[in-house]
Amino acid sequence: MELQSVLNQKGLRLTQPRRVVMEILESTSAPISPQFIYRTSQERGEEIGLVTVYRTLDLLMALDLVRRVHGQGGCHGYVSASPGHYHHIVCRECGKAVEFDGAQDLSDLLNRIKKQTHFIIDGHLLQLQGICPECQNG
Amino acid sequence: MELQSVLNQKGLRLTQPRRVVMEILESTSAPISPQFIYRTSQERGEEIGLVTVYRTLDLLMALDLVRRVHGQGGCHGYVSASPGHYHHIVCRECGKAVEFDGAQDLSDLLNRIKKQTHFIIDGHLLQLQGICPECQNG
DNA sequence: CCCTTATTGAAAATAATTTTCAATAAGGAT
DNA sequence: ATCCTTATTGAAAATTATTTTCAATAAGGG
Repeated sequence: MELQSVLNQKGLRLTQPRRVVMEILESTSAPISPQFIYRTSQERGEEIGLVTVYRTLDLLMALDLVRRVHGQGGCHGYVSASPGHYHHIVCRECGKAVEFDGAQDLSDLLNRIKKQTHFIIDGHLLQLQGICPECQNG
Repeated sequence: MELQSVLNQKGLRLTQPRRVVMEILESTSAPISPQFIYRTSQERGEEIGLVTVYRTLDLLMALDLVRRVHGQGGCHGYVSASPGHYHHIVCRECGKAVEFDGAQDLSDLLNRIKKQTHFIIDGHLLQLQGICPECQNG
């Protein structure tokens, strides 16, 4: 399993709570909160301590298996993510988040900003909002 | 004054606390927290209630005079913003945030994602991270 | 200068997140 | 399969962030 090997490579253990958090994230297409993960684990009869949810999210983020997503007004939620894919488009109706790849299209912009500001640019946060195909027929 | 007229147009009042919050935001080039604004107001001898700081930030955001910025790990801070400019590049050394305009450069990307995902895209969040010119000589 | 009403701020309620530490469980070694 | 080491968990408490409530205050038009 994906998670198993990533953890082992770092001398970390694949535990029940870590498995459950990852499963819940993967079975949910919208960004979700620690609270939501906690409640879902209860409903599934595999209750995890809320503290552990926080810790596990931190870990999964560090491993690049999960990413934080920012809402328009209220702040972040978490989604599982393919390594290397850094962007999401989020539906403002149902909340579903879909990954997309944006690196190439950004290079013109990045070069321009580099020239204009003389910053060294070493990271970016790009996120789109809109309405997904399903919610358009409603 | 800028703030004065924007407020009056909506039947809102220019109060001492609102002036102070705006001044603090404008005198700080990095994104700052409500707490920071609160403490700074104390230091300046123009103390504002923390609750009022929160309310004023909400208001200034609604008026598009202030914008929320997301850090890499820890979450948001607030910066004053020119109306219509929607992006910032943030220095990861000193925290300074500089505005830039990115709308045109994004249109290719947006069109591509539109075709790929069939989302209607009606908003985006773009933020760059890097090192500012000053911090490069250090 | 008065009056109306938007706005403030103190206190308390609520929610979010982090810290601490003893008990537990993963998984390599035997 | 069982033992042993040590990473990991979870309960409780501490800390921090944010929102709500409501009486007192102050902006600014009349």
